[in-house]
Amino acid sequence: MTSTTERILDAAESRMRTKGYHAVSFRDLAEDLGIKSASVHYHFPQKEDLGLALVGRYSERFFAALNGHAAKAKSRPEKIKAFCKTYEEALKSSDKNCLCGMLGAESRGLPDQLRQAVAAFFDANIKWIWQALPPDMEAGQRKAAATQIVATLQGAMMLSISLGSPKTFENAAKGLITAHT
Amino acid sequence: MTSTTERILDAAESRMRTKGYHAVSFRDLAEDLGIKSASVHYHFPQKEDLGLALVGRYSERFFAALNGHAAKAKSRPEKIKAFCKTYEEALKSSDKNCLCGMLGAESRGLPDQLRQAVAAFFDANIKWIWQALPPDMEAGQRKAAATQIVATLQGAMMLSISLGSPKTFENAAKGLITAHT
DNA sequence: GTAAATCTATCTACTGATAGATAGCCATCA
DNA sequence: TGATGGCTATCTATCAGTAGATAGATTTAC
Repeated sequence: MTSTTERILDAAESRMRTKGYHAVSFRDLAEDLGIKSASVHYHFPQKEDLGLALVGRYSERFFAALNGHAAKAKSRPEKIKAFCKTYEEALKSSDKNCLCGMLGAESRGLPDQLRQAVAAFFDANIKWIWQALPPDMEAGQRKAAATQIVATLQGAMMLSISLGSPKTFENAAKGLITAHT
Repeated sequence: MTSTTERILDAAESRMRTKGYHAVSFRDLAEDLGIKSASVHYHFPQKEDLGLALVGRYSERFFAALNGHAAKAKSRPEKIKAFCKTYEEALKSSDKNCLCGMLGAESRGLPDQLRQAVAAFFDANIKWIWQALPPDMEAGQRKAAATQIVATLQGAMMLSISLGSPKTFENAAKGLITAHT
């Protein structure tokens, strides 16, 4: 049995990954659960509280999945493949954009703490893939390569959703794997 | 002297590229111009009309700038460079995300015609860069490479805005140029 | 004087948020 | 045992503010 808090987060994640932060209301979520909007406020007093909980949960889940995939990956290309696979699963299991990709686009219109939490997700992404790149790489190039990988996957998710085509993600991502082989 | 219609589009573009479609209201735009919201409705009866005009104008301007940059570009790397430069200018001249990158993320929450207009922008982007790639490239690989370039630049803009760092865009984009040299 | 543009005033619907009542549960204590 | 009191979670009702949109009067420009 899942708690109401959890069910609110599920509904909010689904809606926000589809339409964005501002297009989701407490009443929407309440209706999804068959409760009243005041009850949603009981669990998350402010909308920002909900957003922060959402990003926290999403981030945890993402890195848990990522480290799961990477556990068996010994070689560098396999780690990059694990990274791409985590993104692909996030997209395909739900047919929705990355939560942080969505909130990152809306970034400037978000409450401060939420914006920072989203930025932290991206920093952690870049750091993870940076660590998987060859340590003997020139420093600037290594940082750039890590940034490029994250940018490509985020852009691929957005494009894929906008064009309504899962193939778009695959096309955009496949070059990342062959490039680092 | 710029027309009111033009000034409304300017204000709307600035706001939508910053906060997204749903976070911009007719009253916001009216205040920016020192007029009343009913007057904005005179020029754009429905919000979707405004969105469509915005994407149309943005798209025209983007491809005009792109073809301008590409005019002198004879070699393939130079065309790719021109493509990246157009994106970079869109970001840096305004410190804002790509209008279609923003709307593409919110895609599922947009009126039908607007969503299609945004998708058309991306299709045209992919087609443009596809034409700049070597014709003797394997078909699937060529399409994939074109998609990857657009995805990377779109992701780079979003990341750059979210992290508040112009360097992020440069890092993500520089690999595209060296890869196709 | 006509046409384009802007205004005032207003509508209904929805927003995030709050106050205060109510119901169920569970531990403590007489 | 069973009544008491507190805690959690939900409810009803409501608030002020804002959303997109419209009708109709008024102003401005040619």
